[in-house]
Amino acid sequence: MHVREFEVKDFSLKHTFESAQPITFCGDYDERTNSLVYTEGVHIINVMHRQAHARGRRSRIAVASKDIGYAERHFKERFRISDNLDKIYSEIDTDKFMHESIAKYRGMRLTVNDPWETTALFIISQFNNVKRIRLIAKNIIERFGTPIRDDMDNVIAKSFPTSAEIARADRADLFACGTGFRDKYLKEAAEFCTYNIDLDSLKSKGYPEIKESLMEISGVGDKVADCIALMGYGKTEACPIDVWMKRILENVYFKGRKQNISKLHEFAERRWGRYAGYAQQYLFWSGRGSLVGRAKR
DNA sequence: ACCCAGGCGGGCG
DNA sequence: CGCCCGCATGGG
Repeated sequence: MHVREFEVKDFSLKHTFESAQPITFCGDYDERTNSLVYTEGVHIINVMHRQAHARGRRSRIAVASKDIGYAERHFKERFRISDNLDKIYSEIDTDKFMHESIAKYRGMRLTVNDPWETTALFIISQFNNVKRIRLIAKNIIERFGTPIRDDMDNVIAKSFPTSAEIARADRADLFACGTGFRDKYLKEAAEFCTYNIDLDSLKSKGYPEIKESLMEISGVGDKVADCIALMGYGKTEACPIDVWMKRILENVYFKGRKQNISKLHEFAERRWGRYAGYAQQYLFWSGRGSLVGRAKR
């Protein structure tokens, strides 16, 4: 196990982990020590965030892993550390509600996750809640995940199963993980992603083409495709509109009047452009907690 | 008990 | 096309 430390600017591990992204469903975060453990293929990556003095925008990250070079590289990519949040904030800070959302969750970043893992998780997310998505994800990792072994050949962790591993699974066993009626979607999506489409090859394509291809997958519609484009492929112009975003946009920008989804997509694109996905993440997470929601969680 | 959750596919008009 | 409905399950 090797450790490496480096400085980051405008980053909050806590807000990023908690904001219902794939890392939220598969990683393990300890609020007391402000640290995170997650797996990536055969790698186990430990992250500790040492918060700087109050209001300091610079802070330190310590990453620990067996392959420390990979871990540092991967951490910076997954948490979009090279994004200049000052610049992004200045482009999306168009109104009071957004301004307050940014102030509340400053340092929250989008994440870039494995495309298949993102696809599977957001198929599971439909008509579901964050807590249960996490429970189901953990069950699937435990039951079908790829074992990670130490030098003594002991299994010390498991990473999210590949599409081939899910494609081989019995639907009944997927159902037993708590997927409910989504078992069929997950199984069909796994088969499609193993035999009929190469998710990794889409990385070189643009947002519209990626979204169109993703929507060929069973269980992937408009909203889930945008989530995958945003959090699986890093297309920050993608703006997923779920029940919360719909309510928030209608309440904050349309005086509570109902709007259809395509209208809301147009609105977000016109207003926030290439960073509509970032705008969405701040509105979703702050609005969910305050505006409409009755402070659940 | 009742309502809702990071929606989607299928069927109908 | 657009709209409406059912859907597993568990927590508030």
